[in-house]
Amino acid sequence: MASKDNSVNIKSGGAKASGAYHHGDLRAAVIAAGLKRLEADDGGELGLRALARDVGVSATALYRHFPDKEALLDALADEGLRRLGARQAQAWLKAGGGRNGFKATGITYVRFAHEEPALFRLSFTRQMRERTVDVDNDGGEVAYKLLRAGVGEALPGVEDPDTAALHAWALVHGLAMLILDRRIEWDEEMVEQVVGLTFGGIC
Amino acid sequence: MASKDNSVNIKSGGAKASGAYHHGDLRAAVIAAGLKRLEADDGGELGLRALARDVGVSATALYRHFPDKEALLDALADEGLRRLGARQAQAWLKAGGGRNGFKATGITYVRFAHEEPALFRLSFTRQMRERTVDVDNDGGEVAYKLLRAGVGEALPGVEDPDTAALHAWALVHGLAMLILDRRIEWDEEMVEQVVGLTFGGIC
DNA sequence: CTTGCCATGTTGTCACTGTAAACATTTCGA
DNA sequence: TCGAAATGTTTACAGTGACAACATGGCAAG
Repeated sequence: MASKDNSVNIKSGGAKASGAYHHGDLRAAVIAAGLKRLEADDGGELGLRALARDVGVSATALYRHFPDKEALLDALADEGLRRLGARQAQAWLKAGGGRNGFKATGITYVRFAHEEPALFRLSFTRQMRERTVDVDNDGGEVAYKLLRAGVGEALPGVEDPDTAALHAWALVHGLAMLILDRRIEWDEEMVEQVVGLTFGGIC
Repeated sequence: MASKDNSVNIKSGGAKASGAYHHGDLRAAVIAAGLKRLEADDGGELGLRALARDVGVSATALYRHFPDKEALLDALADEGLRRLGARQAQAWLKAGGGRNGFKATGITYVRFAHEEPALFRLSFTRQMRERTVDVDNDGGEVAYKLLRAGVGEALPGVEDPDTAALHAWALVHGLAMLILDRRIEWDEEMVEQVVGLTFGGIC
């Protein structure tokens, strides 16, 4: 059986072909529209009706593709994690792996949260309800594997790699969250310093 | 001028004196009821009507004491921060200050998040809008001062205390958040280990 | 004590939300 | 070709935060 493609396919313009009753790929279009709204991040809630209007479809049409609003948000969250993972992988490569790459990975994490606040928050603040997850394609799972592998390669001699990985993750995640909630202000240099303290050194 | 008492005063039973038109101290009662609901943490939203019913008052009565729902949530959030700060101070003292006290402070932070998930999340996830804050009484401000002082006393020889403080805060905050969102499971021993890595050692 | 002001609480209502049910249209396989 | 399945629409309903108009009772001035 063909595994259901869960990733977003931003294909056509989005609006359905002017008067057509059926849309073509509503699910993808809705997710794309949702992401756009999250990028705009007016701070307000993400309502079904507004989303449906963006896509040019009636509100209840969304229920043909998602059991409820939560499921829709889950899909958006998942896409968020996938993007985060992609950017991190990219940063890792660009820095040439190793300790530098690991640090870049961490900084990218925080920067992502700062640049896409609503998406980042949505992605993580979502109470992981049991969705039958295709483990190989789950954004969160991918990101963690990357992290764990990074620890292995960047800090080869560390005594407890799992603890170290958790430490690193918690650090960047906390930094990201504190910035999102405006407990502390975004400051690239500061982030580099704080992250470097753990990711660069041994710890 | 008398500074307005912003803290919660859980005095009487809560329900207004059986048939009395006026309540006595509705504001405090509402906050107390709100905290109770957050402790129960059914996961659902905190609605004005439910809250009003708990206190035995009509929904719109709340608007005599809070400009809008956000303000009410702000008050709850503030109380949450105050409680967190109190517990941390207590832990600090119990551990006799110093490096041990500092570590205890950090663990208490994470434990608090685990024990009062809804309250913790509410307290931090709230977009710090400009409320004219009585700085000396603001929960968050108090907590940060405590942290900053802790770094000073626990790690006297550290090169950049501000960065170290941020590091410590981000670490425990990230740990707390990841646990709340079920990215990682609560595990007292694990927390001690991870926190100890930074708070105990130098870093 | 009386009177009237004003803080506080209530009722009614509005726009908006997620979502369910019934109906319409299109696509696609037998 | 034809009917079933997939997809979209309309209508409706209960619940939400919020506002305006009205009711009540405590309290201070006369």
